[in-house]
Amino acid sequence: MTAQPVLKAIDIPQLKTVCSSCSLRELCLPMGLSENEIEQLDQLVYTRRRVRRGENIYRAGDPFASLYAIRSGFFKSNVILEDGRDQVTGFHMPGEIMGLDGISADRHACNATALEDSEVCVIPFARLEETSHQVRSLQRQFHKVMSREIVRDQGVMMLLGSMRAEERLAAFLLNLSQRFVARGYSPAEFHLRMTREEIGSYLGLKLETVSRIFSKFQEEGLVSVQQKHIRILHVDGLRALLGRGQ
Amino acid sequence: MTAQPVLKAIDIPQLKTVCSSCSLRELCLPMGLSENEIEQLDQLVYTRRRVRRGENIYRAGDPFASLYAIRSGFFKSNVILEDGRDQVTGFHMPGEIMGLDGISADRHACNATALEDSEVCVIPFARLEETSHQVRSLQRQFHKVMSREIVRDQGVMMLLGSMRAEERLAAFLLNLSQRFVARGYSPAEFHLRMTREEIGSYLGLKLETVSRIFSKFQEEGLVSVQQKHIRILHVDGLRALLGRGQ
DNA sequence: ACGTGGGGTTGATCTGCGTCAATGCGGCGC
DNA sequence: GCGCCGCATTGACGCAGATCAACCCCACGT
Repeated sequence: MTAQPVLKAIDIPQLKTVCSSCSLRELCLPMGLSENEIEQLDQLVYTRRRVRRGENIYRAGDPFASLYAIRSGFFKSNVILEDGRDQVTGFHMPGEIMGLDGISADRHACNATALEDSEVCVIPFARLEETSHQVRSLQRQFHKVMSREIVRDQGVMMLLGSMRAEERLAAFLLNLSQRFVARGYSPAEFHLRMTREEIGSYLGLKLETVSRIFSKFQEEGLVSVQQKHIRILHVDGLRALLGRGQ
Repeated sequence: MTAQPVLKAIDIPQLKTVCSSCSLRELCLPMGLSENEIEQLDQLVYTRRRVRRGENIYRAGDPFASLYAIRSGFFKSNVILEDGRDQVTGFHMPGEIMGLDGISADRHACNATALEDSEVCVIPFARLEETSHQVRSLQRQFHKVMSREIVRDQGVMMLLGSMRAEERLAAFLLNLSQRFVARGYSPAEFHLRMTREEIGSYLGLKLETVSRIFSKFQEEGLVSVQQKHIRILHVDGLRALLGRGQ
């Protein structure tokens, strides 16, 4: 098992954040809030943390106190199983909220590991509940964020429960592409921040299978793959792979 | 595709409900609330609906208006895929809340189908948000309910992503057993409300595989299976099957 | 420039589960 | 009481993806 450095709060510079001037406000918690209301959010989301590649924002079992909105960078959620394997349960990009799993038992249920140097906004949960008690639209938005997480997870369950390997990888690429687009990046060309093994863990496949299918997609002219650099050449071809669920 | 009768609101008798006298209040939304606070819940959860086996409380695409707490009976969440297959995403028993997936897009994302004649309490969501805006502990409890759903889904993702067929079925039986215990039923002996095909769909297996593994478990003396009647004979044996995830 | 190591690719083989097919069983309607 | 139908069981066979193993490539440190 590789060393898993713990985040040292002391080492991390505390930076001033403001949602009202954040370029991600249309994706993140402020979505749909008025200027006024966003300013109330600014009152509670007042710190930002840098996290370096390989570090965890929180780990399974840690007491739960805050949610984290990704400001820049890329994360995986994962659990270390008894046998030492690292089971990946999700990938997260800027504008997404991590830590929702911790609310139920006041402890985090998984780790949140940075896949590249990143920055997160710290959202103290008690204060979020307090503020959303006052700001109705924030309450509503927060509920939507949680519900979206539930829907997303159920989508993954369906993927794992009913798709074959090729379909899973196609769905994965299309999903990443969509999320990049929503953030103003190219839908067709991006860098994978995770290894083949992490993709495989997330998709319920072995790394060799992931690699083989990338090669197959490449042969078929659907994508161009060079290590972690991906270019989607034929979106509709990938989409066509879904639909017909064996 | 089998006929899927739609719930006719008119046909369903509207019964008076009260959380304060409900035997499930320690599992359901009222958990952790004071007598006073539960009485406020009573104000909003005022109707109950009977649903007969095979009927849906809601279907994917239906506009979202209410959550549903199961008062008695048994449900599955499911999605009908384009090719007509019925993909099961969850099983639900008394005290559990259904419909959380609908919040994110104001439309339900799946069907909720009764696997036996059942009763649910209707929780109008707008009023729940309103009341939880006033009753702090209700807000907190509701957030916990949503978070628990997220954690549960991630558990299923891990099951689907990393376990072999036997492990999945063992985990499934142990999970059912636990949930029955929490409701005061026997941990060891219960009736499955769902078919082998529905179990298989949920666990990402084919019905024949489910059946074979039931037989294998029986040969090994772990459980006794007679059609839908299950008796767990050797809990630790089932538990031992987990742990060592290939 | 060179060596090292972690990730990635590719091939050969194995196997768990899916697929197809036949048979059994039990509950329900007539 | 009888026959039907949906569900469950069991067997034979095939294949997708896992496993094992060799090799490659590139980034990085010295």
